[in-house]
Amino acid sequence: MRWTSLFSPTLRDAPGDAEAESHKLLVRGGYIRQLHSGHYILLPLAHRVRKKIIAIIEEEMNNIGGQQVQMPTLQPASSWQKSGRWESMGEIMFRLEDRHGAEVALGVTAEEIFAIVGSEITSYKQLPQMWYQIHTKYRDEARPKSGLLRVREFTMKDAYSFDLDEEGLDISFKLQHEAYTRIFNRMDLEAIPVEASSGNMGGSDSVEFMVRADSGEDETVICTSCGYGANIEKALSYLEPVNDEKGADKPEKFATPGIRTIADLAESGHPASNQIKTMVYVIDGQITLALVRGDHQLNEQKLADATGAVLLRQARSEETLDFLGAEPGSLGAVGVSDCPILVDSALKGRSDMVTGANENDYHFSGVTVERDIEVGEWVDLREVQSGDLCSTCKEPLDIVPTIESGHIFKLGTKYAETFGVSVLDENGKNRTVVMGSYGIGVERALATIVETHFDGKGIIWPLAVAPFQVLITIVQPKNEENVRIGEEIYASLLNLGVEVLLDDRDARPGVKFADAELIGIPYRVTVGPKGIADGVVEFVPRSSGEATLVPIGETPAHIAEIIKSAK
RNA sequence: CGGGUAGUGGCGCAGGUUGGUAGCGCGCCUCGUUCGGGACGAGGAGGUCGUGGGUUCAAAUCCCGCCUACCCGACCA
Repeated sequence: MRWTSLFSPTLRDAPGDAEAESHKLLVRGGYIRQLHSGHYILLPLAHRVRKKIIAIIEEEMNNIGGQQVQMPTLQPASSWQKSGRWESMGEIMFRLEDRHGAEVALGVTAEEIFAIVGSEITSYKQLPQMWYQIHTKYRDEARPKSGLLRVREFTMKDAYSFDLDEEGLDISFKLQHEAYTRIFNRMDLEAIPVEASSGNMGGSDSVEFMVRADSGEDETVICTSCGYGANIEKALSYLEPVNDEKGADKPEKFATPGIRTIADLAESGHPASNQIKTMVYVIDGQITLALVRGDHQLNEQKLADATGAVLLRQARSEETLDFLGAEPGSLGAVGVSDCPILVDSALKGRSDMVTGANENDYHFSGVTVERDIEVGEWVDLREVQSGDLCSTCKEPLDIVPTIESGHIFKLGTKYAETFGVSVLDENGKNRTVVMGSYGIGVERALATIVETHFDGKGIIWPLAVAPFQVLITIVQPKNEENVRIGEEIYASLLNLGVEVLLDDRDARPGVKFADAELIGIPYRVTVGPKGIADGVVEFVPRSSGEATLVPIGETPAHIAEIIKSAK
């Protein structure tokens, strides 16, 4: 490819509203342009990177027995209604009507559709099956942001496994896990596999592949000592045991005029760790109390997971007043029996605690949790705080921002049951198939690579995904000899199968060097009069910026060798 | 969805309070001089000032509505 025929409009300044590095650099480098919020045009350079990423994913999927298919993007409401996700997907789903008034949706994910086809599997002899597609997904995100990192239309590799039983699923899951590790390695992304919440996907287990980046939106808890890692929506930490006084025989009401916060109550002599924080939620229409220790934070995803909630929100102040008879700041669960009460495990065995009395300006002291509160269920609701100790090795935990680059789920039989995916086993018995689903966002991976591979001058692509492997810069485009040598090396490299871009523009060297560094091609060959006088060209890896001199005649073979050995 | 900011040529911005010829840098085109780290000179092209309405002799500027985008939060597979 010659730069003079490449459309790559580079910019000196990033758009004023871009924040994320990948967003700035991809726009500046002429890789992407925004059409509207959450929808991006991929220009030729980005399209080449996207194809490289897809090729890597396809190879690794095929290696573990994946069969590529293609599902429709426009899907009937009926399939989503059957699984209940027509409702639970909420506003994330783009919905429309066809000319007959039939409701359809743009594909958000495809468990339902794959399960529908999966129902044609009839015998255990056909199992296991692993199917995948690389296709466009549509999600009406509340807030698209950060360039390609969070968009409303993107390419996803989604794979689905079908197995006879849990053991089979474990194997499929492990194969995918290993394939993901290889995929991210090949893209030079340090993806940490962590325990994750399954959200509304359902199923037993899920693992997210997280890449550390400042622009990451997910908080991941990691232990640098023992390697523990979990999404904060799932993470656990060690909790120092507490020895409480036995306290009073029954809760004692006392006046706390004007005191509405944990902190205020703590000032008046009741440490936050001896308080019970009562939070009121409306979960699928049901008022529910969630209790955590006063100095702990509740994680809403944990609450959602514990309750299987589809719609979860904090109760409005008037709902709380109506139901408990007091306003936030004076709430408690003592004596409450007409709603579910979920209690964080950290409150187990605690006594002599303080909590709201459901009467404005009054609290109870001497509360023994198990005696005085009708605990519906003990669950983990507490959010890990920075500095908490690892429950495995007791070393301090870190909480780091990460980008979710992949997510794999053990779905179990949730979709298989609904859609009747079952086979006859060797005894002629009907068995529901066990499914898994596995996703990677392609453009997010692209942006994530940029987030982790850049310097002050621009992008530094890993060789495996770079739009071109080599860039030849002709320093003096008006010098015949300079052009001739550049062209010769270009032609030879093409012959050797190297992906090479020839900067044949009639521009000053400074401009060409700056653009070369901005777009981030891994290797540059600088062909200019200085070197030619000595019979050499300069070979410059983008990552180090350090030039080595290579005799002109040996250049193509030299480069081809470096690229071959770098693979 | 709540809070905030902003829409002026391809990109970055000024102008707006005090209404009166729409400006600057970069980029783009032509010519010349340059040519190993974003050159210089001369001459050019390119703008319904997001949009609809209102006030006014006159609106980029003042008033009202709407749209769009971004940032923070909520939310999110």
